[in-house]
Amino acid sequence: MSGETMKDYPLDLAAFTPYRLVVLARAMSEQLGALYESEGLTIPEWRVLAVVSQAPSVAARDVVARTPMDKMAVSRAVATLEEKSLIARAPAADRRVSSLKLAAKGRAVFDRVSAIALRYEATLLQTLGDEERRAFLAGLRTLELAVAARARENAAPQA
Amino acid sequence: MSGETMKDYPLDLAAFTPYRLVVLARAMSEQLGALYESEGLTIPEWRVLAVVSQAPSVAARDVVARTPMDKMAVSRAVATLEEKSLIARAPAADRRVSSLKLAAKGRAVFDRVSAIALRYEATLLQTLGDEERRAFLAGLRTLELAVAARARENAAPQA
DNA sequence: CGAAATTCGTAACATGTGTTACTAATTTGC
DNA sequence: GCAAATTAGTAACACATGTTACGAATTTCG
Repeated sequence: MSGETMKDYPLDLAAFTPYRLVVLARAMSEQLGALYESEGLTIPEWRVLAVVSQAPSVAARDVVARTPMDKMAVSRAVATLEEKSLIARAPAADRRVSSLKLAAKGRAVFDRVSAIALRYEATLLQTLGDEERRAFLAGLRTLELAVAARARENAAPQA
Repeated sequence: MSGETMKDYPLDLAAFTPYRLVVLARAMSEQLGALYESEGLTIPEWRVLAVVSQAPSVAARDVVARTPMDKMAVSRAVATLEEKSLIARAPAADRRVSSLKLAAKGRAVFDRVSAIALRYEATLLQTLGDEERRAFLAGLRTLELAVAARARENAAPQA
């Protein structure tokens, strides 16, 4: 509401923040995707590995909860990861679910890929100065919360 | 490189910046998409309108250049926009291309939608303080440049 | 000038992604 | 404790998206 950076004109796509974020995020995904490919991983597979790596045993539904993927995407990624012997499925107490564990091979692949991914992130963030980086990440957090709040609002009405 | 915000651990998806950006951008797109829908527009159509609205006449190839869409996506969006009489195609000097113009109806729709879109952007950005917003946008710009530079590097080698 | 190379847009195909519906298992509540 | 409702996962389908190949037009250069 300061009216200074808040122009209200015809709309220039290149200056439209949501659009800029989509373009930036897509470009990063592509660059990272190229890196995963060298390890034979797709992006959904990589995401599943990341979640599974964080606990001794997780269910597919946990992956759905912690990831912007739907049931089906997770189901497919889990299936291919099992074929590649990167993860293993074991029966769980609740027999509707399988408990997913990282196989030794999966651990190795994940360690390599996550090293690459973290290096990529670090390289980009280093182009921001220390203070600039702090401010950017703080703003990012604020936006995440604002968007999430709005999503809840829209979902709530008919509950 | 300050070693303080730059942890180098197992990798927590929720703290991985490229991942956060993808999730945020996707959420924004969905929320905006819901708004476009009320005007009967898809996201690609909206993007084409935005570019076409910025000059008296543009070619489809200009839309490709200014947008993260490939030829085919643009071609399809232009076709449906023409069906809906939101834009008009006219023969151009170079007869391989059509010159695209906003129809009166298209102008009206675009004005309504862009007002909504700008209001959405403003609402989100207002959750950042003035200074925080400035810093965030500056960081965003820096990252855009860093990613673009890296993309050029990767493309260059075999040129 | 005229043949070869390039560019624009689209069509035809392949691939991927989301949606709906179903099965099996479990939990809830009478 | 058993019928009804809920949950996990998958299969089958529909739809969107990317890829490759082409036809028409234009530009380049011998």
